[in-house]
Amino acid sequence: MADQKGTKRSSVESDAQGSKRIKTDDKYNPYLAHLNMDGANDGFKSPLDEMERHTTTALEAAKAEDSDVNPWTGKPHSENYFKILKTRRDLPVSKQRAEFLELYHKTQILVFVGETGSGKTTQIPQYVLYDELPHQTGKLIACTQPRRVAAMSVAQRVANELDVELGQEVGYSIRFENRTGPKTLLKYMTDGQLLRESMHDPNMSRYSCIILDEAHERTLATDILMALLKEIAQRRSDLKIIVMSATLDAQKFQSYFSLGKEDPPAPLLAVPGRTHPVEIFYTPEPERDYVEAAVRTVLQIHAVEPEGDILLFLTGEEEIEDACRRISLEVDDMVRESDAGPLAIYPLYGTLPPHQQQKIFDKAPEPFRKGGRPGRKCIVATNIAETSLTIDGIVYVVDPGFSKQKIYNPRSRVESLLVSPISKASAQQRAGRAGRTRPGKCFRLYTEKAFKKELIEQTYPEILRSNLSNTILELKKLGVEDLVHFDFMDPPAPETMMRALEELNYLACLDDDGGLTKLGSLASEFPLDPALAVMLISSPEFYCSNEILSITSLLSVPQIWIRPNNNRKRADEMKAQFAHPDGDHLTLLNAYHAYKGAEQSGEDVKKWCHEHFLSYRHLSSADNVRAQLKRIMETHEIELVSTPFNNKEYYTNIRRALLAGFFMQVAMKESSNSKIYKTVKDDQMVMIHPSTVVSSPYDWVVYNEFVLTTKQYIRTVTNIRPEWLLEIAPVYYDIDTFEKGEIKSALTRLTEKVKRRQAMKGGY
DNA sequence: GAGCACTGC
Repeated sequence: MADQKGTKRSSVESDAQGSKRIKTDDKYNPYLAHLNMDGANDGFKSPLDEMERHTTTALEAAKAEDSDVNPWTGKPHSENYFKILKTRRDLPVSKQRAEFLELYHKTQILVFVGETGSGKTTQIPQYVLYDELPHQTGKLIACTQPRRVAAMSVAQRVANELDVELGQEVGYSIRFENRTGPKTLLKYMTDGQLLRESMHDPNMSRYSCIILDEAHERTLATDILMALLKEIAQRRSDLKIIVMSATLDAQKFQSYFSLGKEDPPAPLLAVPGRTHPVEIFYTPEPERDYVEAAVRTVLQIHAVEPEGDILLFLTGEEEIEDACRRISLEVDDMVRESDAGPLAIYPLYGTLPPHQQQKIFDKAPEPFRKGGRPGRKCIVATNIAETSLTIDGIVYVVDPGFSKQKIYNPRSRVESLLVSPISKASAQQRAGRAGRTRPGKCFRLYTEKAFKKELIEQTYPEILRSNLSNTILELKKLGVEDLVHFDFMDPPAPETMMRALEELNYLACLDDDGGLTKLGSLASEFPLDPALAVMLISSPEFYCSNEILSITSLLSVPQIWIRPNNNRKRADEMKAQFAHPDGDHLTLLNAYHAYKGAEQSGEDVKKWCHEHFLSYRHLSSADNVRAQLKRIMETHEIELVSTPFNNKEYYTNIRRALLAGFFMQVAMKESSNSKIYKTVKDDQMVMIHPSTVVSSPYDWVVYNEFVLTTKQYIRTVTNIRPEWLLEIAPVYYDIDTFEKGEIKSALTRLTEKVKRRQAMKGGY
């Protein structure tokens, strides 16, 4: 029996002395090689066999690529392969392959800058593949992406380019889906996924090269990964790191990845993009009403500019729907009065169901009559069109200069969305959307002076705008002891860190010295916010872990309730069917149980959801989350139990269990005849969100989130009894820690009452 | 009596 491709099925590892030894993996036992053959070309000599790791030249690699037989599989290359190869060689990045390899051989950490259209995301990992020769070492190449769709689609593309089956030599790994296998050499994945993996493999020992793509987006996960990789690089000289980014921030990345303070910055390689020029226009004066100005601009473009589609950026659903209505009305007039061409208008935002999002890819409408004025489409979008979705054919971009951004106030511990001016980098990204297919124009609805003087260079990285309790827990799990000196590219505000540490301490995930507790370690295993994880872990003590598991899943997905503007009353009636008088958490659970019931009785669940004004998409995604969380619970032997449904404690137990995680999110009614509540300890005045089902006026409620809009609301609330607080979270509800006020007096009265009752019962 | 920028585990 032929040992397939010689050493290909074994792995070479460098040991401490640097000498090489051959290790045979059980899976690739040569005696079982026939099981792995799948039509491979026996006796085939791969051009890779003659190549030595970390010495590959562009010429050698190209030669291997040109071979009739696929060097990675031993199968003949398809016709299509050579067709794609030709287009790959035309990409801007291809001209710099030699330069890239030389630099790659010389350095451990490399910053790579490439504009859109340079081909970096698909090509660089393949250049690395031909140099790392992962089949020799058994170590993979990883390339991270901020978004799942990108990880999936790029992996598919690269699998095609390498003429292999997706999931074999090239695969991807995202939450809920791992399409990689024992043969996988190159793996695309989300940044969050790599971060999760690293929690069980702090040296990232499975990889020989890690490529962080789209690093300029500065997602929370990418920022943490950069800091971790910087540390790991010092322990593991065999690990190579490539940080890929758009141009603007290159220097910042270079100096961050310089190894010591005295060391030179990490080397940089820049590749031009392939886009068309975009002409920028500013308004001479600032605009007072940017929606109005945007609508006018779109109409103006439609009236006078040559053929080409329009993309307008606005901040949110309401604004977008409003603008679409206004444009549509005005265009009708234009068509009637001045013989304008047809204009198809599409709204685009994240919460739009996928089939409606798809519509933006429809062709622009045909002229009304042959030879008439051309038709075009106009897409009115949120930031989703800035990075996540690319629409070809856009020639005109209208940019009012605003977007909704998450901000975090550590003092009040509230995350909220605020309409804010965008950064210069965002403005450039938006303008670039006009030049994907041919030269375009971008109309900025602000002055050139405002662009130069008022816009910040970069949007603040997410790490500076978020609650970090989750992140801090992850870092503790990763063994980072000293968070103060942890080398963040942009260190978060000390107060944000303090708040996170404090919250984790109250949740008993960290002890008083900041050390990770057993509970904290367990909580970090769950892809959940710490409060949710602690609630879930504690739930067996309340005999309702099945139910809390469902509620946790439902709280981890977007709202399942659908309330169309033209059918609110009917939607509210349907929701009332699921309403539980004790609160919204229980109502969610009722809806979920009804959904599972419908599913089990063999109904058409999509139809059932539609009739009940429930989101099928979000309910089934809650089901997915539930399955994942359940697996984690089983792994760690957290019991799945329920109180019998006919037991009168069924709902009480659930309400009590909520407090095990959310005892810090409790509010008390200010006075008996009021709608105003006050949050415990923070003393913030809040109102219960009008979407609630609770009708009877409770004195004490637990809430899932704090929403800051026109007023301060608490959303998803459930009635609780204050005695439970003293019992379930005695440390937090130690009366001495409360400021003088109504809540303190209420708790004091309560404590005395409880003591009296215990004295009577206990008899001392 | 109101809303949900966008991602990710």
